[in-house]
Amino acid sequence: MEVQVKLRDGATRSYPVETPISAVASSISTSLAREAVAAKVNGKVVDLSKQLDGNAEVELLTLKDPEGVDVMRHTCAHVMAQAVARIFPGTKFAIGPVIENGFYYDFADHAFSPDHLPLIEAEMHKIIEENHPVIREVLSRGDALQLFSDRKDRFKVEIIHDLPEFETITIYRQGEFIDLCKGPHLPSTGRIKAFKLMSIAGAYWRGDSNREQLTRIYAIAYAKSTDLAEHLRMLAEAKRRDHRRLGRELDLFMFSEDAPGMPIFLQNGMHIRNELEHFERSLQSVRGYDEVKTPVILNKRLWEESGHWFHYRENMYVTKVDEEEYALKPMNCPGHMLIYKCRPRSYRELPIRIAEYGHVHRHELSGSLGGMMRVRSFTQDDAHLFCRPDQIEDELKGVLDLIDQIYSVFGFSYRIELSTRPDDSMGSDELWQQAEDALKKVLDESKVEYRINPGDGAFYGPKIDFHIEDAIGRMWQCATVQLDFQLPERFGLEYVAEDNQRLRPVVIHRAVFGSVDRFIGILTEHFAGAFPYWIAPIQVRIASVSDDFIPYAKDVLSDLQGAGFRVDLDARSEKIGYKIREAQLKKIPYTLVIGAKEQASHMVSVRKYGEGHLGEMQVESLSAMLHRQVKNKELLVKQ
RNA sequence: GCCAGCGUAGCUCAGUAGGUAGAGCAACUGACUUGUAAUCAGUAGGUCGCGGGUUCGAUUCCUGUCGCUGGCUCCA
Repeated sequence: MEVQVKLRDGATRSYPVETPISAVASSISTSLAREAVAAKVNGKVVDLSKQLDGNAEVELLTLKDPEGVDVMRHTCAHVMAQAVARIFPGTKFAIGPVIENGFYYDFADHAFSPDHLPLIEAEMHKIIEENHPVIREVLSRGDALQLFSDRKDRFKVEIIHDLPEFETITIYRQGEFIDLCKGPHLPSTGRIKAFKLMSIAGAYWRGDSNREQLTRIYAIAYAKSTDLAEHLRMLAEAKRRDHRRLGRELDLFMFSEDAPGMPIFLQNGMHIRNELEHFERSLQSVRGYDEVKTPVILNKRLWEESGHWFHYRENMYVTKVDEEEYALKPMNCPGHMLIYKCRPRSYRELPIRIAEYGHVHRHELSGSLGGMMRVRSFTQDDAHLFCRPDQIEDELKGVLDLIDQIYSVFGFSYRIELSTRPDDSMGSDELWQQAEDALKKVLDESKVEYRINPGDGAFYGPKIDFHIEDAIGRMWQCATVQLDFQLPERFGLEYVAEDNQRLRPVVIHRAVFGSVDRFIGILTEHFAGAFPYWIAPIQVRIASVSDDFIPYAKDVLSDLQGAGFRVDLDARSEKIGYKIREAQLKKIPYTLVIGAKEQASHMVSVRKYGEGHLGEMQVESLSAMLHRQVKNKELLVKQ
């Protein structure tokens, strides 16, 4: 019997039934036979040993295909497990899936240390050298259970027990090593190219903190060693840009053991922060926002009313004041509800847009803290828009527009995600549906692309998240827009309509930077500390060539300070080269050199960060140029 | 919170097989008066994260604690 096989180029060939895919590859070309690592049959990735059992579309995969690389990564995970089994007999195996850029494997019953990684890596190279064929075998459930219980592989046994009743159970064998696995895999271990074991970490069995803790080894793996080298280069670049390092070197912010997870802003960081807030304020005021300030500590009653006490309690700092329980606010919403409710509202005043740079505290797990990216205390650029149902769309559009306006200034492109109802949520199905539909409609109408993230919404409503992409391609979730029908309900918010009816407004929560602190961390890494002129903590450094020119340098200093710039003067008795080097290391956008020539001609010699010497300029024309840069929020060329 | 690693001068790091520590840079002082990424010399700076234990003696070994870093959502 013959089966018809449709290939990637559209051609159809026929083969005897039970022909292995590897033979299909050989029949096409010898190079394909040599390079194929797996195949896609009717859209499903399978082993090359898989036999044709009917007409099919077959696409052969090599290490040039992303799916092919993933197959290699998966086999590499098995090789790592095999190496571990050889070096540390008795180690038990949990799971070893492919992840972005590589794979991991979770182990138990052996204490690993980072020193073991080179040993394991060396053994892996040996296994690859030995080039064991990777053989798939189908087992009955009974045989599989027998096999793995004999080996006391408790995790594998649990996995088999949990497999659906009619699932085909397969094991893969390479040399002396066997692993329960659905595959597919490379034809042999010798086909593995570049890999590197990266780190060792704890991980819970099945991600559940109530279950056994395993040791996980992370690795990266690529089809080409140059790709692997590129990945390592990216990691080094990320390290170079690390905001924790730059924050210290540039005196932006600091952390103290006495305030874990709570950033302390230094003078330089504060300049950036003030500029960001000032910029956002100016855009918001044009759009009819007003600013408010609400207390950091509020009575427990309020949190019960808002629902936080039941849905967010474990993240809240609680304290007692005069025998009453209070909590530090983890969010600003309830305070803003109080403001809305402070007097009767007319339909005429809606929408009411109130914004706050609200300092919130959230008790995050101590182990999850990290720099500015994950903290316990931060300031949100929060706002709540109270509107009539018929105003929702316009308000949402305004918010999307504002976000776009702000992000584009930093050169960020972004991706949008719509998150829908989570399991732990409150409110009726109808309200949720209505809210999700409204968000979808606005997104569809504004013709932006977005992805749906099922079940990832807030407990009080669906949300739109914005993920910005930084200069080295990493994504950061920042802005969020959330539609909320619950809080108005819980707080009994009302407005008086035209016909004197009491109606319920809708609340839109939104933040653009998200956490201002974290956004500054992201900006620091995005610009590698070389901030655009308008937010640079020190914008201009004046460097005098020798003591004789200090008086003129001081004149220039006060001129530029008078023009509203952040300028300082380096008048130390140092050589000009030394002063320049220091200004460059501090990534100050402009350095002005002042010596005899400049004093005589009443000019300044201008050097720009990343570009070098620009020539001499009059202070007035320099000042005009700098004003223009502030106005246009120009980016520096080099970071 | 849990697992692993780490914690020595402001920063980057060395060191002690247990005998209370050192370099470079930064800081300070002096000399030099300097032309676009490091002038020279000198001075000062550390309860070796914190507490307890072992020891004649602990920064070093043990233990507890605090903090930092990487992970704990990618399901054979």
